Amino acid sequence: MTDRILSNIAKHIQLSEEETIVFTSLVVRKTVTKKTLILQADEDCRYLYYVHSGALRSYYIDKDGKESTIMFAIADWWITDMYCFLNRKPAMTYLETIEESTIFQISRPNFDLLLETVPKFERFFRILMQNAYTREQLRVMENLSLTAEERYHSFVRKYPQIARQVTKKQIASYLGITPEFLSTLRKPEI
Amino acid sequence: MTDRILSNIAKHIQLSEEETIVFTSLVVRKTVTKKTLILQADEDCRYLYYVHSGALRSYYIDKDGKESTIMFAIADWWITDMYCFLNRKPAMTYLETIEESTIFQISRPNFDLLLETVPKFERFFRILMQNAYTREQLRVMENLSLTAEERYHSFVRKYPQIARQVTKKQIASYLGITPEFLSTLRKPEI
DNA sequence: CAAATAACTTAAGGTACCTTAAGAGGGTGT
DNA sequence: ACACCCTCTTAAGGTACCTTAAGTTATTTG
Repeated sequence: MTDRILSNIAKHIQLSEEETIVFTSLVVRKTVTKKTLILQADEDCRYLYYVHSGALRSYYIDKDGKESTIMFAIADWWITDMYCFLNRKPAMTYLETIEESTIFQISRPNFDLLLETVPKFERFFRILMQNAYTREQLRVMENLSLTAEERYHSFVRKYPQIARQVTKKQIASYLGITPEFLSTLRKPEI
Repeated sequence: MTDRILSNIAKHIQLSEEETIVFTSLVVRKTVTKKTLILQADEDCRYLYYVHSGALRSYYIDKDGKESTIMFAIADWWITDMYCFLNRKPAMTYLETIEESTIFQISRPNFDLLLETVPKFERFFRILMQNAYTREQLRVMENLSLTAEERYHSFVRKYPQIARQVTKKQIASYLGITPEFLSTLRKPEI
Protein backbone atom coordinates (compact mmCIF):
# COMPACT_ATOMS: atom_id res chain seq x y z
CA MET A 1 0.00 0.00 0.00
CA THR A 2 2.89 2.37 0.71
CA ASP A 3 4.75 1.14 -2.40
CA ARG A 4 3.80 4.11 -4.53
CA ILE A 5 4.68 6.83 -2.05
CA LEU A 6 7.98 5.09 -1.23
CA SER A 7 8.97 4.84 -4.86
CA ASN A 8 8.04 8.51 -5.28
CA ILE A 9 10.56 9.28 -2.54
CA ALA A 10 13.10 6.86 -4.01
CA LYS A 11 13.19 9.02 -7.13
CA HIS A 12 15.34 11.49 -5.21
CA ILE A 13 16.73 9.91 -2.04
CA GLN A 14 17.66 6.40 -0.84
CA LEU A 15 16.14 5.41 2.51
CA SER A 16 17.53 2.73 4.81
CA GLU A 17 15.13 0.19 6.30
CA GLU A 18 14.92 2.08 9.61
CA GLU A 19 14.38 5.40 7.84
CA THR A 20 11.59 3.83 5.83
CA ILE A 21 9.96 2.68 9.07
CA VAL A 22 10.26 6.18 10.58
CA PHE A 23 8.66 7.67 7.47
CA THR A 24 5.75 5.23 7.30
CA SER A 25 5.11 5.72 11.02
CA LEU A 26 4.62 9.46 10.43
CA VAL A 27 2.13 9.31 7.57
CA VAL A 28 -1.52 8.33 7.73
CA ARG A 29 -3.49 6.79 4.90
CA LYS A 30 -7.05 7.89 4.21
CA THR A 31 -9.69 7.17 1.62
CA VAL A 32 -12.02 10.06 0.89
CA THR A 33 -15.23 10.04 -1.16
CA LYS A 34 -15.64 12.39 -4.12
CA LYS A 35 -16.42 16.08 -3.63
CA THR A 36 -15.14 16.15 -0.05
CA LEU A 37 -13.65 19.41 1.18
CA ILE A 38 -10.37 18.38 2.82
CA LEU A 39 -9.40 21.96 3.62
CA GLN A 40 -11.33 25.21 3.70
CA ALA A 41 -10.15 28.83 3.60
CA ASP A 42 -9.50 30.34 7.06
CA GLU A 43 -9.00 26.90 8.61
CA ASP A 44 -5.62 25.89 9.97
CA CYS A 45 -3.82 23.97 7.23
CA ARG A 46 -2.51 21.04 9.26
CA TYR A 47 -1.42 18.51 6.63
CA LEU A 48 0.68 17.93 3.58
CA TYR A 49 -0.91 15.37 1.25
CA TYR A 50 0.40 12.78 -1.19
CA VAL A 51 -2.17 11.46 -3.67
CA HIS A 52 -2.00 7.67 -3.96
CA SER A 53 -5.00 7.45 -6.29
CA GLY A 54 -7.86 9.68 -7.41
CA ALA A 55 -7.70 13.42 -8.02
CA LEU A 56 -7.69 16.59 -5.90
CA ARG A 57 -8.06 20.25 -6.77
CA SER A 58 -7.07 23.33 -4.82
CA TYR A 59 -8.83 26.59 -5.54
CA TYR A 60 -9.13 30.14 -4.37
CA ILE A 61 -12.33 32.17 -4.03
CA ASP A 62 -11.80 35.91 -4.47
CA LYS A 63 -13.77 38.84 -3.01
CA ASP A 64 -16.30 38.67 -5.89
CA GLY A 65 -16.89 34.96 -5.30
CA LYS A 66 -14.96 33.94 -8.41
CA GLU A 67 -13.21 30.58 -8.19
CA SER A 68 -9.64 30.13 -9.54
CA THR A 69 -8.04 26.70 -9.66
CA ILE A 70 -4.53 26.83 -8.19
CA MET A 71 -3.56 23.27 -9.00
CA PHE A 72 -4.71 19.76 -9.69
CA ALA A 73 -3.10 16.73 -8.08
CA ILE A 74 -3.60 13.25 -9.50
CA ALA A 75 -1.84 10.01 -8.53
CA ASP A 76 1.75 10.51 -7.37
CA TRP A 77 1.45 14.28 -6.79
CA TRP A 78 1.91 16.19 -3.51
CA ILE A 79 -0.51 18.97 -2.61
CA THR A 80 -1.60 21.33 0.15
CA ASP A 81 -1.89 25.08 0.76
CA MET A 82 1.90 25.20 0.97
CA TYR A 83 2.27 28.79 2.15
CA CYS A 84 -0.15 28.27 5.01
CA PHE A 85 1.10 24.78 5.90
CA LEU A 86 4.70 26.00 6.18
CA ASN A 87 4.03 29.37 7.79
CA ARG A 88 1.27 28.35 10.16
CA LYS A 89 -1.21 30.80 8.63
CA PRO A 90 -4.92 30.24 8.09
CA ALA A 91 -5.54 28.67 4.69
CA MET A 92 -6.25 30.92 1.71
CA THR A 93 -7.44 28.08 -0.49
CA TYR A 94 -9.90 25.20 -0.59
CA LEU A 95 -8.81 21.64 -1.26
CA GLU A 96 -11.32 19.08 -2.46
CA THR A 97 -11.45 15.62 -3.95
CA ILE A 98 -12.64 15.52 -7.57
CA GLU A 99 -13.21 11.76 -7.34
CA GLU A 100 -12.84 9.12 -4.62
CA SER A 101 -9.19 9.31 -3.61
CA THR A 102 -6.69 7.57 -1.41
CA ILE A 103 -4.20 9.95 0.13
CA PHE A 104 -1.38 9.93 2.64
CA GLN A 105 -1.24 12.86 5.02
CA ILE A 106 1.63 14.19 7.14
CA SER A 107 0.84 16.57 9.96
CA ARG A 108 2.99 19.62 10.57
CA PRO A 109 4.56 18.24 13.77
CA ASN A 110 5.36 14.99 11.97
CA PHE A 111 6.75 16.90 9.00
CA ASP A 112 9.12 18.77 11.33
CA LEU A 113 10.01 15.54 13.11
CA LEU A 114 10.72 13.81 9.81
CA LEU A 115 13.13 16.54 8.72
CA GLU A 116 14.85 16.40 12.11
CA THR A 117 15.23 12.64 12.40
CA VAL A 118 15.92 11.93 8.72
CA PRO A 119 17.72 15.02 7.36
CA LYS A 120 17.85 13.39 3.94
CA PHE A 121 14.28 14.57 3.60
CA GLU A 122 15.56 18.13 3.46
CA ARG A 123 17.00 17.10 0.08
CA PHE A 124 13.80 15.40 -0.98
CA PHE A 125 11.66 18.40 -0.20
CA ARG A 126 14.22 20.77 -1.69
CA ILE A 127 13.83 18.96 -4.99
CA LEU A 128 10.05 18.84 -4.62
CA MET A 129 9.91 22.60 -3.93
CA GLN A 130 12.37 23.30 -6.74
CA ASN A 131 10.16 21.48 -9.21
CA ALA A 132 7.04 23.16 -7.88
CA TYR A 133 8.74 26.56 -8.13
CA THR A 134 9.96 26.13 -11.69
CA ARG A 135 6.55 24.76 -12.72
CA GLU A 136 4.77 27.82 -11.28
CA GLN A 137 7.29 30.13 -12.91
CA LEU A 138 6.62 28.52 -16.28
CA ARG A 139 2.91 28.97 -15.65
CA VAL A 140 3.43 32.68 -14.97
CA MET A 141 5.45 32.95 -18.20
CA GLU A 142 2.67 31.27 -20.15
CA ASN A 143 -0.01 33.42 -18.55
CA LEU A 144 1.94 36.51 -19.58
CA SER A 145 2.85 35.50 -23.13
CA LEU A 146 0.24 33.09 -24.50
CA THR A 147 -3.37 33.60 -25.60
CA ALA A 148 -6.14 31.66 -23.87
CA GLU A 149 -6.26 29.19 -26.75
CA GLU A 150 -2.51 28.55 -26.63
CA ARG A 151 -2.65 28.09 -22.86
CA TYR A 152 -5.42 25.54 -23.24
CA HIS A 153 -3.45 23.50 -25.76
CA SER A 154 -0.32 23.76 -23.66
CA PHE A 155 -2.28 22.48 -20.66
CA VAL A 156 -3.70 19.50 -22.53
CA ARG A 157 -0.28 18.65 -23.98
CA LYS A 158 1.46 18.95 -20.61
CA TYR A 159 -1.19 17.21 -18.48
CA PRO A 160 -3.18 14.89 -20.77
CA GLN A 161 -4.21 12.67 -17.86
CA ILE A 162 -5.48 15.59 -15.77
CA ALA A 163 -7.36 16.97 -18.80
CA ARG A 164 -9.24 13.65 -18.93
CA GLN A 165 -10.01 13.51 -15.19
CA VAL A 166 -11.39 17.03 -14.61
CA THR A 167 -14.29 19.04 -16.04
CA LYS A 168 -13.96 21.75 -18.70
CA LYS A 169 -15.19 24.25 -16.15
CA GLN A 170 -12.31 23.36 -13.82
CA ILE A 171 -9.80 23.63 -16.66
CA ALA A 172 -11.22 27.06 -17.56
CA SER A 173 -10.79 28.24 -13.97
CA TYR A 174 -7.18 26.97 -14.03
CA LEU A 175 -6.50 28.89 -17.26
CA GLY A 176 -8.17 32.07 -16.00
CA ILE A 177 -10.99 32.15 -18.54
CA THR A 178 -14.75 31.51 -18.40
CA PRO A 179 -16.17 28.09 -19.29
CA GLU A 180 -18.17 29.81 -22.06
CA PHE A 181 -15.04 31.15 -23.68
CA LEU A 182 -13.24 27.82 -23.39
CA SER A 183 -16.18 26.29 -25.16
CA THR A 184 -15.82 28.65 -28.13
CA LEU A 185 -12.09 27.92 -28.26
CA ARG A 186 -12.69 24.19 -28.42
CA LYS A 187 -15.37 24.34 -31.12
CA PRO A 188 -13.09 24.83 -34.20
CA GLU A 189 -11.07 21.65 -33.52
CA ILE A 190 -12.02 17.96 -34.14
CA MET B 1 32.22 42.05 1.96
CA THR B 2 30.65 38.61 2.45
CA ASP B 3 28.78 39.87 5.53
CA ARG B 4 25.48 40.35 3.76
CA ILE B 5 25.37 36.98 1.98
CA LEU B 6 26.42 35.20 5.19
CA SER B 7 23.71 36.84 7.22
CA ASN B 8 21.23 35.95 4.47
CA ILE B 9 22.24 32.33 5.02
CA ALA B 10 22.19 32.70 8.79
CA LYS B 11 18.48 33.48 8.57
CA HIS B 12 17.85 29.76 8.05
CA ILE B 13 20.94 27.72 9.00
CA GLN B 14 23.90 28.08 11.39
CA LEU B 15 27.31 27.53 9.81
CA SER B 16 30.46 26.55 11.70
CA GLU B 17 33.67 28.42 10.97
CA GLU B 18 34.94 25.68 8.62
CA GLU B 19 31.60 25.51 6.81
CA THR B 20 31.71 29.26 6.33
CA ILE B 21 35.15 28.92 4.80
CA VAL B 22 33.96 26.16 2.46
CA PHE B 23 31.05 28.32 1.38
CA THR B 24 33.06 31.48 0.73
CA SER B 25 35.62 29.45 -1.22
CA LEU B 26 32.89 28.31 -3.61
CA VAL B 27 31.38 31.70 -4.45
CA VAL B 28 32.87 34.44 -6.61
CA ARG B 29 32.18 38.14 -6.23
CA LYS B 30 31.68 40.32 -9.28
CA THR B 31 30.76 43.90 -9.97
CA VAL B 32 28.81 44.46 -13.18
CA THR B 33 27.96 47.74 -14.89
CA LYS B 34 24.35 48.65 -15.63
CA LYS B 35 22.48 47.10 -18.57
CA THR B 36 24.84 44.13 -18.81
CA LEU B 37 23.34 40.86 -20.04
CA ILE B 38 24.55 38.27 -17.54
CA LEU B 39 22.64 35.44 -19.22
CA GLN B 40 20.99 35.10 -22.62
CA ALA B 41 18.38 32.65 -23.89
CA ASP B 42 19.81 29.46 -25.39
CA GLU B 43 23.06 29.85 -23.48
CA ASP B 44 24.03 27.35 -20.82
CA CYS B 45 22.88 28.74 -17.45
CA ARG B 46 26.01 28.09 -15.40
CA TYR B 47 25.48 30.17 -12.26
CA LEU B 48 23.18 30.90 -9.38
CA TYR B 49 23.43 34.55 -8.28
CA TYR B 50 23.04 36.39 -5.00
CA VAL B 51 22.57 40.17 -5.30
CA HIS B 52 24.77 42.03 -2.83
CA SER B 53 23.80 45.47 -4.17
CA GLY B 54 22.11 46.91 -7.23
CA ALA B 55 19.23 45.36 -9.16
CA LEU B 56 18.73 42.59 -11.72
CA ARG B 57 15.81 41.60 -13.90
CA SER B 58 15.06 38.31 -15.64
CA TYR B 59 12.79 38.32 -18.65
CA TYR B 60 11.42 36.12 -21.37
CA ILE B 61 11.02 37.02 -25.04
CA ASP B 62 8.18 35.15 -26.74
CA LYS B 63 7.75 34.13 -30.38
CA ASP B 64 6.27 37.55 -31.25
CA GLY B 65 9.21 39.37 -29.66
CA LYS B 66 7.18 40.48 -26.63
CA GLU B 67 9.15 40.81 -23.41
CA SER B 68 7.73 39.54 -20.09
CA THR B 69 9.51 40.21 -16.82
CA ILE B 70 9.81 37.01 -14.79
CA MET B 71 11.29 38.57 -11.67
CA PHE B 72 13.29 41.41 -10.22
CA ALA B 73 16.10 40.86 -7.74
CA ILE B 74 17.41 43.68 -5.59
CA ALA B 75 19.86 43.54 -2.66
CA ASP B 76 19.65 40.28 -0.67
CA TRP B 77 17.72 38.32 -3.34
CA TRP B 78 18.82 35.16 -5.18
CA ILE B 79 18.18 34.85 -8.89
CA THR B 80 18.91 32.78 -12.00
CA ASP B 81 17.01 30.83 -14.65
CA MET B 82 16.32 28.20 -12.00
CA TYR B 83 14.81 25.54 -14.23
CA CYS B 84 17.74 25.64 -16.62
CA PHE B 85 20.39 25.97 -13.90
CA LEU B 86 19.10 22.91 -12.07
CA ASN B 87 18.23 20.76 -15.07
CA ARG B 88 21.20 21.62 -17.27
CA LYS B 89 18.99 22.94 -20.06
CA PRO B 90 19.70 25.95 -22.29
CA ALA B 91 18.33 29.12 -20.72
CA MET B 92 14.82 30.27 -21.64
CA THR B 93 15.27 33.70 -20.13
CA TYR B 94 17.55 36.72 -20.18
CA LEU B 95 19.13 38.13 -17.03
CA GLU B 96 20.40 41.69 -16.98
CA THR B 97 21.54 44.32 -14.52
CA ILE B 98 19.20 47.28 -14.18
CA GLU B 99 21.91 49.31 -12.45
CA GLU B 100 25.54 48.71 -11.48
CA SER B 101 25.42 45.68 -9.21
CA THR B 102 27.67 43.59 -7.02
CA ILE B 103 26.77 39.92 -7.11
CA PHE B 104 28.07 36.61 -5.82
CA GLN B 105 27.89 33.70 -8.25
CA ILE B 106 28.01 29.96 -7.59
CA SER B 107 28.73 27.64 -10.48
CA ARG B 108 26.77 24.43 -10.92
CA PRO B 109 29.70 22.17 -9.96
CA ASN B 110 30.31 24.28 -6.87
CA PHE B 111 26.61 24.24 -6.03
CA ASP B 112 26.63 20.44 -6.15
CA LEU B 113 29.84 20.33 -4.14
CA LEU B 114 28.38 22.68 -1.53
CA LEU B 115 25.33 20.46 -1.03
CA GLU B 116 27.56 17.40 -0.75
CA THR B 117 30.13 18.78 1.68
CA VAL B 118 27.72 20.88 3.78
CA PRO B 119 24.39 19.03 3.69
CA LYS B 120 22.90 21.79 5.85
CA PHE B 121 22.59 23.73 2.62
CA GLU B 122 19.91 21.29 1.50
CA ARG B 123 17.82 22.86 4.24
CA PHE B 124 18.78 26.37 3.25
CA PHE B 125 17.85 25.85 -0.38
CA ARG B 126 14.71 23.94 0.58
CA ILE B 127 13.52 27.03 2.42
CA LEU B 128 14.64 29.31 -0.42
CA MET B 129 12.75 27.19 -2.97
CA GLN B 130 9.73 26.95 -0.69
CA ASN B 131 9.53 30.72 -0.44
CA ALA B 132 10.06 31.15 -4.17
CA TYR B 133 7.34 28.57 -4.86
CA THR B 134 4.74 30.11 -2.59
CA ARG B 135 5.55 33.56 -3.94
CA GLU B 136 5.01 32.40 -7.53
CA GLN B 137 1.82 30.65 -6.53
CA LEU B 138 0.49 33.85 -5.00
CA ARG B 139 1.40 35.66 -8.19
CA VAL B 140 -0.58 33.13 -10.24
CA MET B 141 -3.55 33.63 -7.88
CA GLU B 142 -3.34 37.39 -8.30
CA ASN B 143 -3.00 37.13 -12.08
CA LEU B 144 -6.15 35.00 -12.15
CA SER B 145 -8.29 37.00 -9.74
CA LEU B 146 -7.23 40.66 -9.81
CA THR B 147 -7.63 43.41 -12.42
CA ALA B 148 -4.54 45.10 -13.85
CA GLU B 149 -5.04 48.07 -11.53
CA GLU B 150 -5.31 45.88 -8.45
CA ARG B 151 -2.20 43.94 -9.47
CA TYR B 152 -0.28 47.19 -9.87
CA HIS B 153 -1.23 48.38 -6.39
CA SER B 154 -0.47 44.98 -4.92
CA PHE B 155 2.97 45.06 -6.55
CA VAL B 156 3.78 48.53 -5.21
CA ARG B 157 2.56 47.59 -1.73
CA LYS B 158 4.50 44.32 -1.70
CA TYR B 159 7.74 45.58 -3.28
CA PRO B 160 7.96 49.36 -2.65
CA GLN B 161 11.73 49.34 -3.01
CA ILE B 162 11.65 47.52 -6.35
CA ALA B 163 8.91 49.87 -7.58
CA ARG B 164 11.33 52.75 -6.96
CA GLN B 165 14.33 51.09 -8.63
CA VAL B 166 12.78 49.94 -11.92
CA THR B 167 11.01 51.69 -14.80
CA LYS B 168 7.25 51.78 -15.34
CA LYS B 169 7.76 49.86 -18.55
CA GLN B 170 9.45 47.04 -16.65
CA ILE B 171 6.68 46.99 -14.05
CA ALA B 172 4.10 46.81 -16.86
CA SER B 173 5.90 43.83 -18.38
CA TYR B 174 5.93 42.14 -14.95
CA LEU B 175 2.19 42.71 -14.57
CA GLY B 176 1.40 41.50 -18.10
CA ILE B 177 0.04 44.81 -19.41
CA THR B 178 1.32 47.46 -21.84
CA PRO B 179 3.16 50.54 -20.57
CA GLU B 180 0.43 52.67 -22.18
CA PHE B 181 -2.27 50.97 -20.16
CA LEU B 182 -0.28 51.21 -16.94
CA SER B 183 -0.01 54.91 -17.63
CA THR B 184 -3.78 55.33 -17.85
CA LEU B 185 -4.16 53.34 -14.61
CA ARG B 186 -1.76 55.62 -12.79
CA LYS B 187 -3.29 58.87 -14.02
CA PRO B 188 -6.33 59.06 -11.67
CA GLU B 189 -4.16 58.97 -8.52
CA ILE B 190 -2.18 61.95 -7.13
C1' DC C 1 26.36 70.53 -24.02
C1' DA C 2 24.03 69.09 -27.87
C1' DA C 3 21.94 65.20 -30.05
C1' DA C 4 20.18 60.83 -29.78
C1' DT C 5 17.61 57.52 -27.44
C1' DA C 6 14.49 55.79 -24.24
C1' DA C 7 10.64 56.52 -20.82
C1' DC C 8 6.28 58.19 -20.07
C1' DT C 9 1.79 60.09 -21.41
C1' DT C 10 -2.50 60.87 -24.06
C1' DA C 11 -5.91 59.54 -27.24
C1' DA C 12 -8.56 57.01 -30.98
C1' DG C 13 -9.88 52.84 -32.76
C1' DG C 14 -9.66 47.62 -32.31
C1' DT C 15 -9.88 42.86 -30.25
C1' DA C 16 -9.75 39.12 -26.85
C1' DC C 17 -12.33 37.79 -23.57
C1' DC C 18 -16.50 38.59 -20.33
C1' DT C 19 -21.54 38.77 -18.99
C1' DT C 20 -25.94 37.34 -19.42
C1' DA C 21 -29.23 34.28 -21.07
C1' DA C 22 -31.17 30.23 -22.64
C1' DG C 23 -31.34 25.48 -24.21
C1' DA C 24 -29.55 20.46 -24.71
C1' DG C 25 -27.50 16.57 -22.57
C1' DG C 26 -25.92 13.70 -18.61
C1' DG C 27 -25.70 12.29 -13.77
C1' DT C 28 -27.74 11.78 -9.15
C1' DG C 29 -30.97 11.23 -5.52
C1' DT C 30 -35.55 10.21 -3.76
C1' DA D 1 -39.01 7.28 -13.23
C1' DC D 2 -39.28 11.78 -12.39
C1' DA D 3 -37.30 16.09 -10.94
C1' DC D 4 -33.23 18.35 -10.06
C1' DC D 5 -28.85 19.99 -10.78
C1' DC D 6 -24.72 20.60 -13.12
C1' DT D 7 -21.92 20.66 -17.35
C1' DC D 8 -21.41 22.13 -21.79
C1' DT D 9 -22.66 24.83 -25.66
C1' DT D 10 -24.24 28.83 -28.52
C1' DA D 11 -25.00 33.58 -29.22
C1' DA D 12 -25.61 38.73 -28.50
C1' DG D 13 -23.99 42.65 -26.40
C1' DG D 14 -20.35 44.72 -23.28
C1' DT D 15 -15.70 45.91 -21.27
C1' DA D 16 -10.81 45.58 -20.03
C1' DC D 17 -7.02 45.97 -22.17
C1' DC D 18 -4.29 46.33 -26.77
C1' DT D 19 -2.39 48.70 -31.01
C1' DT D 20 -0.87 52.47 -33.28
C1' DA D 21 0.60 56.99 -33.33
C1' DA D 22 2.34 61.18 -31.84
C1' DG D 23 3.97 64.44 -28.41
C1' DT D 24 6.66 65.48 -24.04
C1' DT D 25 10.00 64.73 -20.72
C1' DA D 26 14.04 62.20 -18.86
C1' DT D 27 18.30 59.93 -19.51
C1' DT D 28 22.20 58.44 -21.97
C1' DT D 29 25.98 59.10 -25.13
C1' DG D 30 29.38 61.28 -28.07
